[in-house]
Amino acid sequence: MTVHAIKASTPVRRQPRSAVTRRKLLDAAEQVFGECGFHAAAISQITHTAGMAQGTFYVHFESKDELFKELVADISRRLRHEMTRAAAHAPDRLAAERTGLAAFFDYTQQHPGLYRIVQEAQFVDPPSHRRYYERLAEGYARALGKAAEAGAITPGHALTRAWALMGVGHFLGLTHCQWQGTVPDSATLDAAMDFIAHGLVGAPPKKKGRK
Amino acid sequence: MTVHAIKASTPVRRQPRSAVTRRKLLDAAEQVFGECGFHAAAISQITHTAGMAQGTFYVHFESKDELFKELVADISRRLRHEMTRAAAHAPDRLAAERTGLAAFFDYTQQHPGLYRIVQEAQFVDPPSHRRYYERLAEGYARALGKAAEAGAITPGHALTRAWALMGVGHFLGLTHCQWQGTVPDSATLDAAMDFIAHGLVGAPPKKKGRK
Amino acid sequence: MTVHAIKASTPVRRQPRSAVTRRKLLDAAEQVFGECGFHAAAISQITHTAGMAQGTFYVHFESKDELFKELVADISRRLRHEMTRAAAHAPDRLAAERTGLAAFFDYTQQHPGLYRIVQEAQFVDPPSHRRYYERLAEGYARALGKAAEAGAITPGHALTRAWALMGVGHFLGLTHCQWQGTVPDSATLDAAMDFIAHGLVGAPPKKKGRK
Amino acid sequence: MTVHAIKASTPVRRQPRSAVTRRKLLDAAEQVFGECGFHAAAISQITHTAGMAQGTFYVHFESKDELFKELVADISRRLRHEMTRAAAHAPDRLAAERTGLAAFFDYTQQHPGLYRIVQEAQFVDPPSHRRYYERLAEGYARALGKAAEAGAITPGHALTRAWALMGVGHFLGLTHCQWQGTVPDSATLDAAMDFIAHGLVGAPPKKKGRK
DNA sequence: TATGAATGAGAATTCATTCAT
DNA sequence: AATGAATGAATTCTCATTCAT
Repeated sequence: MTVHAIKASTPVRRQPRSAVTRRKLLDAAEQVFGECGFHAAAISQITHTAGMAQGTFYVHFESKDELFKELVADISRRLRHEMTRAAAHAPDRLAAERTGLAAFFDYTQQHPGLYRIVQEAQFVDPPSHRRYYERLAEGYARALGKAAEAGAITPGHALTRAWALMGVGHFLGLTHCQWQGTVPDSATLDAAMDFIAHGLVGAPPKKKGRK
Repeated sequence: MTVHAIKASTPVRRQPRSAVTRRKLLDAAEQVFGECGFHAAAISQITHTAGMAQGTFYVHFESKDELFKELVADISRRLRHEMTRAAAHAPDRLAAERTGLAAFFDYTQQHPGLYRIVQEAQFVDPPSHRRYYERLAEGYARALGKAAEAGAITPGHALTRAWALMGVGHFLGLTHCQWQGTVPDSATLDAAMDFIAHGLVGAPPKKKGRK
Repeated sequence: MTVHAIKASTPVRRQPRSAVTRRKLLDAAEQVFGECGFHAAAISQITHTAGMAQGTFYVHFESKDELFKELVADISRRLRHEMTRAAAHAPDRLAAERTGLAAFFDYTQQHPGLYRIVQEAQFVDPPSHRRYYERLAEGYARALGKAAEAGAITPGHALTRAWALMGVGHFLGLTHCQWQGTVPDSATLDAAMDFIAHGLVGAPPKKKGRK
Repeated sequence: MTVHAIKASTPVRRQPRSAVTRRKLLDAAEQVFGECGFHAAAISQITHTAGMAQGTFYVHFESKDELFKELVADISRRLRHEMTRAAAHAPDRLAAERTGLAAFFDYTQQHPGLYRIVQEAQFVDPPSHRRYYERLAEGYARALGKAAEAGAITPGHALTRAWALMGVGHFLGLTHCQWQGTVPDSATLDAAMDFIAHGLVGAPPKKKGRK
């Protein structure tokens, strides 16, 4: 066997050095922004957490703002992946909704920092914030559309429903995960699901042709 | 015939001068915080807008944070008043919901700054933010409880429903009023009300005894 | 005598406090810029020299650049005043030239920092530099024009001559005051004046009508 | 028939590779320093312009200052060569002066960056700046001395005259080439030459024995 | 109460230079 | 020789807050 073979079989540093450092910074930022918030977090704190000199930061990111922006995109990707995975094997739409909601709460509960970062994006970089939610909403709307077609749920304006669903999840997450630090108990989850399924009234209007 | 006598006999300015200045600062803060956000807003900008010297600020408020806190409380009071007034004469709960929602959208639309301030409170002074929403939720829950008792809506966990409702309103406000700068059109409002009334499925489960 | 009388006779602080601080900063800047040059000079050094805190600087000047700009204008005013005063009582134009030149050398010699500042303005704020020299040139040209009219000197393009004269002074100042640290000796001054008076050739062209 | 043999028989690249890279850096520096000035120019900008990595710079130059110093020497050499060449075939001293002046203006006009670099040397590396001008002055003084001996011009302190001449050229170059971006027109050149030839007065003093 | 000058503790950012590969 | 990531010192500028008048 030759030297080449050895090299080939040794996957040392498939990642370029630069990418490693970048990742370290992103992770440190996640932690520090999550704990202190964007404004209170200092670059020096982030680089310190990442275990490198301050100047190194600017080798990899243009500015504090750019870092934040990339971080939000990163988190967005991860959360959607998580929720999709969780809802993948649900038997029907409603069950999927419940699982997805639970997954969202788990995530929020386990990564309060990330949640905070996304919320703060509203003020630090509104486009990031918007993009984050619009992506999420698109996914929801798609799933709702399919479910309606399949007759699993009543027909209705998919996008509005998507936003409404996200609103329900958002505030439940806020009050429970953020304020009380606990995942909503199953009674609350039941109540929420009941609201999602049947609304305040339940019975659909008498006449068939609903808008 | 002293100076005091003259002053005493002149009931002009029932407000102490102090209160006037304070109000001016609160108004200026509303404007500046609303436009620039908490961190970007400088005290000097606020006092300038209020037409006074920087130092005067600290005669009336302890700190930038305290000002912000008071401002949130102020806004909270005003918004609840507005929504209560709007929903006062609705014939039934659902109509009230619709009117309240519309009032919220109008308000959000007309005072984007105030909306922003409330959102930012999440990071600047979480207790203010929480208090703001909890007050709102209490009002909702109370109304929902009464409506359920009266048989106007199905029974259900009032507080969870309240948060869910607020969530629906919140995200619709965000996407329409904040992002698009317009009040949701009536089709959207219909769709939202439909969701609120009947959920995704509509028909309540067969068995009577729902939790 | 009343309190008013006392006040009137006590000219305490005719200058507003602000103006005093500003002046201190200008003086400190003159010294520090002169010694270290614009780039090497730190604001902290200037405020330290002026005996105040760093932040105070920004109460009075918008930026390091603005300070520099104002300083150049200040120096410009002072130098012109000095040269005018020096040349005021000269019997004729040539004598005035000699006196003015000598005054310029003295000034340069005594304020090497100021000279340096003006030169550096070329790079820090070109408009300031240009303004400085154009003002000087205008004064020269005016005087030359008058002298020509009076027949004290031959007629000629006043502005070009003005620049030429300034060039002579400039380089003599550079080589002697800046490089050798001494005012040009009288032999050199004689030689320079001879050049200024008669040029390299001396005899004017035969034909009367020179341009 | 080895690789070495091929290389040996190929006299391409008489320049060591090192010299080529060095030249590239010098050229890039000329451009970048000329455009941005010494302080605003970053090494990274220079290496980028030269098409190489930042680290490579320090293989060839000790520091930013050293590079600048070498650049000034380089420019000095080139300018003197240019002026000498231009003045070489002039019939007499005055004509040579005029041609030299015109050549200087052309050069300044065509290489405003180089002119700027030389001027800035005053602050970045005074010795370079001094050397640059002293070399120029020596050349001038030598020519003037010869001309005086030959009776082409009146006798006079050659070095002082040299500086005076350079001063005239310098300011005319500044006002026209730098500020207006044009070579002085021929009327201005005539006026300048008139001043150089006859000064302000023209008639030499009565008594023969001038210094 | 009102003023506005003064303060000084940061913060982000830049960049010449070093160094392991 | 060439590379480009890493370094960290240094600097300008901001701004909430204090204080003498």
